[in-house]
Order: sequence, then C-alpha cells, then structure tokens
Amino acid sequence: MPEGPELHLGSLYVNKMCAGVVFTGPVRKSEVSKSPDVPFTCEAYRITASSRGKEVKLRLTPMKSDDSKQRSKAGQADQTMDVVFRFGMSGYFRFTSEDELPKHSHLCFYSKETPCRVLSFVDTRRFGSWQANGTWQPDRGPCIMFEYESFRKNVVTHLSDRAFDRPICEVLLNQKYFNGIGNYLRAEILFRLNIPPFVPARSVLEGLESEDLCENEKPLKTEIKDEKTSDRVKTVKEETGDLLRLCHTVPLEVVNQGGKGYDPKKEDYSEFKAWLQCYYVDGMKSLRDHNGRTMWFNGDPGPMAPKDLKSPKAKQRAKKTEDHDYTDKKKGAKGGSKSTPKKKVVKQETKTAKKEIEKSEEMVSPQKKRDQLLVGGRPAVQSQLQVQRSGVGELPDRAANEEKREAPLYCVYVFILWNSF
DNA sequence: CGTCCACGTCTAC
DNA sequence: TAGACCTGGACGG
Repeated sequence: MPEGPELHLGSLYVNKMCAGVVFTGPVRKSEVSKSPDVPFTCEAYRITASSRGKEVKLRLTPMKSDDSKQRSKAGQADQTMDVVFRFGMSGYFRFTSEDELPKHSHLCFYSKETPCRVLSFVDTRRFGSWQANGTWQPDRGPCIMFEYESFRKNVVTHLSDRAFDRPICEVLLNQKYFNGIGNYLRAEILFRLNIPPFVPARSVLEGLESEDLCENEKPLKTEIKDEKTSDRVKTVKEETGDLLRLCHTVPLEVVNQGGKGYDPKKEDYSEFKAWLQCYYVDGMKSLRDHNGRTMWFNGDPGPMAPKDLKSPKAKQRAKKTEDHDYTDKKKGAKGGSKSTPKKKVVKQETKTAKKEIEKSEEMVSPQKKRDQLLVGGRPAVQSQLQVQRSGVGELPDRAANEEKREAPLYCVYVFILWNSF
C-alpha cells in the first residue's frame, strides 16, 4: 500500500473501521517481527489514525475509568500513546475477526468484544516499521498532500542544497523534500509535464515561487467548441500548475478515487490501473536510475541518464559481440548472479530505425506483452486514453481531470512504430 | 526448478 | 553507491 496516497487511505480505513470500537489489553507483536515492542496495555481504549507523507500515526487513547488508582495499580496506561508506522513495500492495516487474521500480521490491537476483532498491521515483506511513542520522522519534509504550502516553501528555500544536484526523478524520491512521493508518483508527475526524468533537478525547480500562483485561479479549464463533433462541446485542459503543484494534486487524485490506490492484488485495482498514464504502461520506456529503481517515462530521458557504460554487463555486451540477441536474460544465466554484482537493465532508444524496433521489443515488459492488444485498429495506449476520456459520474476533482489531453505525441510515435512492422 | 521483479528505506564499506 | 532487509508472483526451461 505504500506511497503517500496509500498511507493516507490506510489512515482513513482505520478511522472508519475503528470508529466506536473499544480496544482492550496489550498490543501484541508477531514472533518474527524485529520492530520494537509496543508497551501499551489498557482495559479500554480507542484508536484513531492520521497520516503525513509516507507515515501513519495511530493514537491509542485510554477511555475514562472510574477508578484511576486501580488502573495505575494494574499497570494500565492512563496516557495516550502514538505509534508511528512506515509501510515499506507491502504494509497495510486490516480490521478482521480474530480467525481471519491475515498472514503476516505483525502488530495486533484487540477489540473488547466477544468474539473480538483485531486491527492488525500486515506487512508481507517486513520492510515496514513502527515506533512506540513515536513522532513524525524529523528528517522527513512536510506532506505533499496535506501540508502543501510548507512543502512548497521547503523545496523552494532549499534549492542550494546539494540534494538538488541530482536528476529530478531521483530528487522526487528524497523524502526530506518530497514526503509522500514514490516510484509510481514520480513517473506520473513527470510524464504529465513532459519533463525528461534525468534533467538536473535544480534547473526544473529554480524560478518556482513559494506561493502557488495557480491556486486561486478559478478557470482551470478552457472550453473549446469542437468543429468535428459540432454540437458537442469538448473540454480541453492542459495540465495545470508547475511541478510542485502536481506533486500535490496528482497524489490527491489517487486519494479521491476512493479505492485502495496501488494494490494489484485487490479487486478494485482496475480503476487505479486505468488511471496510470505512464508507470508500467504499455509503450512507455524504463531505465534504472542511479539507485537501481525503475524510472518509467516517455521520450527523452534527459542528460543525466545513467550511461551504464561502466557496468560489467554493458561492457560485456559492447565488447563481446554485436549479436543483438545477446539479451540480459542470456547474460544473467551465463554470468550467474554472484559474479555480476548487480544487474543493470538498460532499455533505451537507439539510433538506427532497425535497432529502434528491436529495442522497442525489449522495452516492452512481459506484463505489457500480455496486455498488448489492438483495439479498434490502434495500439492499446491510445485506447487507454479514450477510456480515460469517457469517464462518467466521477467526483468533481476527478472529472476536472478527465478530458484533458489531445492524443500526445507518443501516440503518434507508437502508431508509426506499430505500422512499420 | 530458477531468475527477475515489486509501492522503501537503512547502514556500512 | 552497493548491499541488506524479506516474501511471493510471473515467467522461463
């Protein structure tokens, strides 16, 4: 569940499910967890949640007791305790009956009912963590969604920080400045503004104001009469706002979807998947950034793109043979994972038209290939945009973002490529 | 069976 | 700037 929107949706889930529920007893941790104990026990307490960027805070509030002396005798809590969670790659909250406890529940809060129900922090990979008596992690910046003004200010007033020497796509994952942005959000945000991901961050951000000048401008949409569909009025909207504003609005779109955000296993994942314009989308390119994270983008990667010429594999590929069939897969199998320190998959445009086509096949992820279908004689990329355009009956926020773009250049690109087969 | 990949931090050379 | 930390799903042989 893990970028800003998912964390926030998680806090909404807790507040909704636990409203009016009384919890009791100790907080229990799984055997396998290495996170700290939560030394809290109470005859009757409530749980509420809040979020900030990529953290969720649970507040455990003891209910009033007639006999506070008795309570302190028994070692009961009489003060609230905050527990601050980070979700890692796979954390989320569930509220279930005791016998439906999900696998990988690592911290459990028991309700005072028979049979009882359990609020549990579930985390398959255990990259998540929590801190009893916790506070928001001090090195993390303001929340991109709910502390927008201070978030902007924090970035704009620290542009001289060496952190901004890096490519913009990598800076967007720096939680000191972009608390809540993660790997899918950075792709979606940069894509919408057509910003090459490996452009120096400072060059993109300098000149932006602390104040969002856009915020109070009402007419975000321009209505244009479409000649072809004469009687229909088509709304055309450019992406509104600068990069910092989109770091705020794009995550909020996910929250306003009301689903669970990024969660491929769940039923309601389809809406989120349809919302994605770039991340893991068929026809988009991807590159490993300098931290080994996959950056999804379209068009020019930008001047700071990893050249990867130093990677053992790239050397091998360049030296050994011009055999275009010498793929990463092959190398992986050959070299063995031990001798090659870390695989670096580079998928990029090449110069000649022929190679372009070959490479474009490599670029398509396996998952994509499954989905790759012709719809109405057009590549799926285009049809996806059409689906987005036809969205009906959405929340106002979302509706405003529906009818947003003419078919972008990449569609033309894909179309040409497609026909060249 | 094995390899690769995944929404994120952390800390140790 | 590598790795370490984990589980599990997809896919290949």
